[in-house]
Amino acid sequence: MHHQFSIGDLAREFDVTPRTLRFYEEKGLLNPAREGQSRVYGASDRTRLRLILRGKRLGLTLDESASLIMMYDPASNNEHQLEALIEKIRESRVRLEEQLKDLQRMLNDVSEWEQRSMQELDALRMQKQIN
Amino acid sequence: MHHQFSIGDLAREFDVTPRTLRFYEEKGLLNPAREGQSRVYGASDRTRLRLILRGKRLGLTLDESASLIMMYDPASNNEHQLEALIEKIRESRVRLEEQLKDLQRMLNDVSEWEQRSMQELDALRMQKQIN
DNA sequence: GGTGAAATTGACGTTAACGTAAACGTAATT
DNA sequence: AATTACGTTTACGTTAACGTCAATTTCACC
Repeated sequence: MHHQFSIGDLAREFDVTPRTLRFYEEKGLLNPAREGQSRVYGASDRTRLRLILRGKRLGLTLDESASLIMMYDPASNNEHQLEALIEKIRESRVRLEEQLKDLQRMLNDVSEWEQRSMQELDALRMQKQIN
Repeated sequence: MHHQFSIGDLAREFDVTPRTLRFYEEKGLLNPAREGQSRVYGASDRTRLRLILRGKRLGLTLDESASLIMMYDPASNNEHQLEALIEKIRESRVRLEEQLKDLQRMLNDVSEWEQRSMQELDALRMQKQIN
């Protein structure tokens, strides 16, 4: 099976352009292997990309996504670093929970508008039938 | 009571700069009254601003927020417009629901990371006690 | 051995959403 | 009357996240 991907493969799968993937690499978010000149992406790159794009949809900047992704690595060992890490994670969680509330409020509003609009539409159609 | 606000009032309350409010006005998202030269914001401007900022936090562009805000007005009367409106609302809802899923996934991940990090930290501290 | 598809590296262009600085007006305070 | 605080317009600057060439290479295929 394919745990190897060309830049075009990945671009198509996630509906981004190759340029985007190269850009993410410049920023240190991805680092695919090379086969001659060409980039070769593995499963881990694919996972990272998925996380990046998820982050984007949630309004994170690439840098924010980057630092969140670092957390996957068990690279950081020392105590002080770990504490800082936990603090960052907590901040993220707080932000996300706030966002969740916003989202629920907005979904409420939107549902109300939808119903109201549909009722108005019904009313309009009724009138037409009467006339 | 105060259903009148200066630009500074509103800026402080929502933690944005006056420049931001003027910018939103340029884009047609707000249109405060004038008292001489100065802008005077009312309750409706305040509501709009709250919606705009909520939209921002959810990753909407200002233009998207703008078109969502238009939906508050019962200005659009005709049948065709209403249908288009409902369609837009549905799209928004779908997007928001997708986002909700993303958000829940991310909150899950983040919680897991947090726990893992704290366990590692505990482990480190245990070792220290032993040594 | 040409031809087309997909890759590469520069390098400059673009858009959204403000920031920032200049130059000025107004109103209250000292 | 001068300072301070807050407001105004105009206009150029900035950052993030890519888009868009251009010029070149690589490789499978006819």
